[in-house]
Amino acid sequence: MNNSLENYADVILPLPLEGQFTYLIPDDLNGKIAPGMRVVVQFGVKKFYSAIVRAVHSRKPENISAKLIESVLDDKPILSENCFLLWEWIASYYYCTLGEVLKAALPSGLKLESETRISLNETYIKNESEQLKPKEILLLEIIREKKGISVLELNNTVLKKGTLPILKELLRKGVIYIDEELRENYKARTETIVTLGTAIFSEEKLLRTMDLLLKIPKQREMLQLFLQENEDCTSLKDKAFPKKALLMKSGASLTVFNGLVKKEILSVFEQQTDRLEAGKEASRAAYPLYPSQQIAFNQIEESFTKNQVTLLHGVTSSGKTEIYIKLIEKCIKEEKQILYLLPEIGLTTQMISRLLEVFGKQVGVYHSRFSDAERVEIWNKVLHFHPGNPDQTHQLIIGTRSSIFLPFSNLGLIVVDEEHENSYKQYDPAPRYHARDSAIVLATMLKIPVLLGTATPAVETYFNAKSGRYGLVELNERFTQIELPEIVAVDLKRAYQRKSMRSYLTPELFEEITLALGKKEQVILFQNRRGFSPFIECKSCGWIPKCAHCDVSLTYHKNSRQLVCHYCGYSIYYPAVCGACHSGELSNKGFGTEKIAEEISALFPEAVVERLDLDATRSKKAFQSILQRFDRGDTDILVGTQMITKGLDFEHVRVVGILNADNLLNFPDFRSHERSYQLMAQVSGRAGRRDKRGKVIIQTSQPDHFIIQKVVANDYEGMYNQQISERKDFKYPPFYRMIRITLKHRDLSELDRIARESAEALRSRFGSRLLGPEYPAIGRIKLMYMKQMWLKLERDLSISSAKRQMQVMLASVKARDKNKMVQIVVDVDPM
DNA sequence: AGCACGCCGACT
DNA sequence: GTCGGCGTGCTC
Repeated sequence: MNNSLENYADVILPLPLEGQFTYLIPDDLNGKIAPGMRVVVQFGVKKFYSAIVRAVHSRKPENISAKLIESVLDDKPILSENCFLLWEWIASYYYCTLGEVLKAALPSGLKLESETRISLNETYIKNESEQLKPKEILLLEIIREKKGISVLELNNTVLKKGTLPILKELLRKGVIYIDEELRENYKARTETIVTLGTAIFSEEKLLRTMDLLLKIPKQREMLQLFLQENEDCTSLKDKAFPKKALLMKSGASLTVFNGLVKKEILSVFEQQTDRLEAGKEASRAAYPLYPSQQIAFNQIEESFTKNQVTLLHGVTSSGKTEIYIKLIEKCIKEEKQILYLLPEIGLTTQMISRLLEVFGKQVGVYHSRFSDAERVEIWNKVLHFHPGNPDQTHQLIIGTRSSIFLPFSNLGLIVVDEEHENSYKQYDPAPRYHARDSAIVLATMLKIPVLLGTATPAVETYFNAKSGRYGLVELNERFTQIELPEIVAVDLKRAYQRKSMRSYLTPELFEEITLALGKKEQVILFQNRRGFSPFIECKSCGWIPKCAHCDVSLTYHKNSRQLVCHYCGYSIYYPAVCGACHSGELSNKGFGTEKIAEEISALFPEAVVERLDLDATRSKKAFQSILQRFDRGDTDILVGTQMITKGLDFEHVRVVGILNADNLLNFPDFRSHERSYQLMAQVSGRAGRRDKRGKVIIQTSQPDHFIIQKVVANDYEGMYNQQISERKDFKYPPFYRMIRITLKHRDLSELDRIARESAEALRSRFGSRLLGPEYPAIGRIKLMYMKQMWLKLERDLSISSAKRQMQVMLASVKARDKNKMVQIVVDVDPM
């Protein structure tokens, strides 16, 4: 063994902690550890993590004694230096720790953590060539006995050290699998379900427990909520509720919940959700390009030689996908990898199936909804890809934003489809990164081209294209000569004054729907609100039920007879009488998709009406089947939220109705007009495919509004020119960079004080570049009051030094004794 | 982020 | 007295 002097390793831990930690490499691992490998380390008294080695060196850390590395999990790095460069860029640009980037970057199968739960794979088939070693069998027996045991527990019970490498072997052989609690904002494979503890399966014991909890009000409250959620379930034993929802609804902390579990009043188990399959043979060749497509293709190729980034601005139905396919085909021939980014995979299955048709097994789909095993498999395929490799599967990766972190070794092209979509920006857990912008940074590091494609570019992107920073290719022709739909704005106010409204439909829209139904053609109705009505109000005293944890009114969901908070999930039953004056009658105000679907059914009793929104598509299957029924023509009218805009192509849609454009336009945000345009233009793009010209009716009380006019005229340029001059006048992106600082606190007056304090500090350095602090439109969410500030920094200002100063100031505010309880969230380039 | 440590109020 | 609730500080 080569005995290297480099016996220290700096590692990145999957934690939101600043900096790296140095561990001592034990003699038997000397020379076997390199940057990019995973090692198991102990951190703190009892926690074990798999960390990523960033560097190996011989510098003894000062003032601290380094712990020993427990073991190595890889014999080759699973990350390249390029990956680290991207991680470091994201951490510094988006103001977060490397550990947070690590968590976003690695699929959970590669993140063995000590709280990770291990389960036996019941479907494992014994393989003669792969005999299990005695230690592996020993471990397996324990796992078989204690289902869902955690890595930490395993570590402490039996073999002490050396458990993790054995687990890793068992994992590789497929004998066990990892059951990680879901940390993503998306539905993952498993869900934690809460039931009553076995000790209180009788009514009498339950009552006694309630009495015991009298002194612990928060725990009692949570138990009551749990019981209330299960009212219609008669057997105590069968009462069950998802843990996440319980925590959200109660607004209480995990500590409260854990208290109940510890006392065995509640117990938890993991429930499997759904799975998906992929990887069929290719079934068709790429279609030849139409002349207009061929011209665009040539222009793109030309642009790639001169520009890092190229924007393909093509109207809906201009055949962008076939151009992508040709570009991808070329890259595949050159034996390079391709990354194809999509905003939301669940919502664009049609796009995936088109790429699967042409590229078959060369496609890998990478998405947080797919199983661990599959994601790890794609990770490894991407890692081990090299030219001449006989295994050509997964050369083309289709993925959502997190696929920018895959360890590409020979990437040749990145396509960002629907680049204007704001779901490319991650918001909830840090890193708050933008996948499009990060992909451009990655491409710059790798010196490869990026193609951005959309019918409605983001203003920032179009500005970059117009000013020559990006190449620009325009495709203005719909490829089968389908006419663009006729778009009409209809005055809602006038229709109301004339009392000519039929439910929520103006006479114009009503007539179009009647005509379409007569010809067995389909209708899409768009409304930006789900639920039945956005709020209810007492007719005599004006009382409006509000969420107990957030500063919003509760939305009425008729289906469940409940009033629901769309921010935290809190819900109550529809009150019988007014909660304030106890006499008034309650009336439903406003309308959401649920109410529209109901009223439309009444207006057109012969039509089949379906709803496509978050409530109707709780399960993945529901989403698919609603779309299938609409595609087959079983459904006549589809009522939906934004969901219906996402790249769905339907053949027979004759009419698209936007029921109320005002909700979109009146949003208090500098991007709201741009977003409204994009949304309405995208919804309109659903109308009229093939041989029929579609019709789009926009109902609004401001038919002369500039944005409405631009949508009607299908004038993206006009919208852009007006927006860009506004952005310039009011110092918004792309002329200025924005950083949003959100302060959160349980106590309102404390929040105000701290906000004042930090604004003062920041203003001393940034002057008028700092805006706020102000209360956001919704001043309180999940019991936390919020206040926001914005930094607007000139493009040419050194952003890194500005950010460093901001960081120092915020840290010193938080460091003050009285300010410990404030949460500070920094969002760079907020959406 | 977790988790130990330490402080405080309510009980056998 | 001490048990469990919750605020502070440290983790290579």
